[in-house]
Amino acid sequence: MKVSELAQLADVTADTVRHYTRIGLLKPERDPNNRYQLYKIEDVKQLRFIQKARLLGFSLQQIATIVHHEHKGLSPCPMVRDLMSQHLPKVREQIAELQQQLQRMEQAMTSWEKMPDGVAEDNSICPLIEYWNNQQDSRDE
Amino acid sequence: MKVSELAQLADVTADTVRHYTRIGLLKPERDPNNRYQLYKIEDVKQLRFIQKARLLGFSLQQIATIVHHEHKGLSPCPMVRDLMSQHLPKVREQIAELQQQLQRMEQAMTSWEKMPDGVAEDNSICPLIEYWNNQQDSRDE
DNA sequence: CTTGACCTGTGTGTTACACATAGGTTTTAC
DNA sequence: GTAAAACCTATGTGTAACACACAGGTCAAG
Repeated sequence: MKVSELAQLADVTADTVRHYTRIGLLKPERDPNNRYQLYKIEDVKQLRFIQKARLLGFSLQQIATIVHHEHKGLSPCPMVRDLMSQHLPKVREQIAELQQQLQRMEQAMTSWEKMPDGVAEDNSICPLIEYWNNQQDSRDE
Repeated sequence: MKVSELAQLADVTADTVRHYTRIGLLKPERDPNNRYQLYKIEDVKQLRFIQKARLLGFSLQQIATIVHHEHKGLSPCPMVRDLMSQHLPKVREQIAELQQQLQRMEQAMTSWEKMPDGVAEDNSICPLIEYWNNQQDSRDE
């Protein structure tokens, strides 16, 4: 089947299919007539697998490694557990960082309510940003 | 002053200074002898401003726009308020997405505790991922 | 057989830098 | 004074996961 047919079956865009093909996660044949990529039924499964793994936070490169292990007959499962437990704290950290930033933003918005707009008078660029001081962040770094 | 001197004064890497210079956020002179970038004292302030704005979630392009407005004598403040209020919900959404993903990951890890590793038997790639089903996500999409 | 709709592969853009490279400059040792 | 070492520079490229633009090929209708 062709790119967009596969894409439709797995509910992704054709660009996604092309991208995965480019990085080697899908290995279609080539139509000798027109050089189109030709995919098989198994590729639908592979594509769905990729989507599931992505939902679990695996990167495309990690997925490639997992698939590669499997193709060599090795069980990828231990690695999968490992990758996941390594990745979990990073996600927690990302959330924490974003929450800190959200706090900064909300605090700034609140304090700005009392401030007038001001043309940058002399040697300031934007007084809102310039005179906003973040007490939180000076602590933890 | 030279790249790394400016970098040190504003507590960023020299690469960051070069990056900002490349995209036009800093406009140093050129030393006619050796073509080195030469920065002024104001650039320290500009650089610190950028860092503050980044902490508040502004992208470099938005910062460039803000600075540009100011250089034309216009007050960037209304735009700053506007950009911020547009960006706030996006950050909240990012946090929500990450939290959903964290939930998926934790749930998967838990359910995997009872599952054995398994070589991909026949036509499966990694049973852990493959037989993990996400009930949550099928609902909200 | 030609028009138009649709499809294809490939190149490039996105973000905010980090890194590699080749080369220039300055300091130090002698 | 000079040569090696240490340091600095500008620029090109890489990162993640695609989206988009582009020029051209393919296919069905007429």
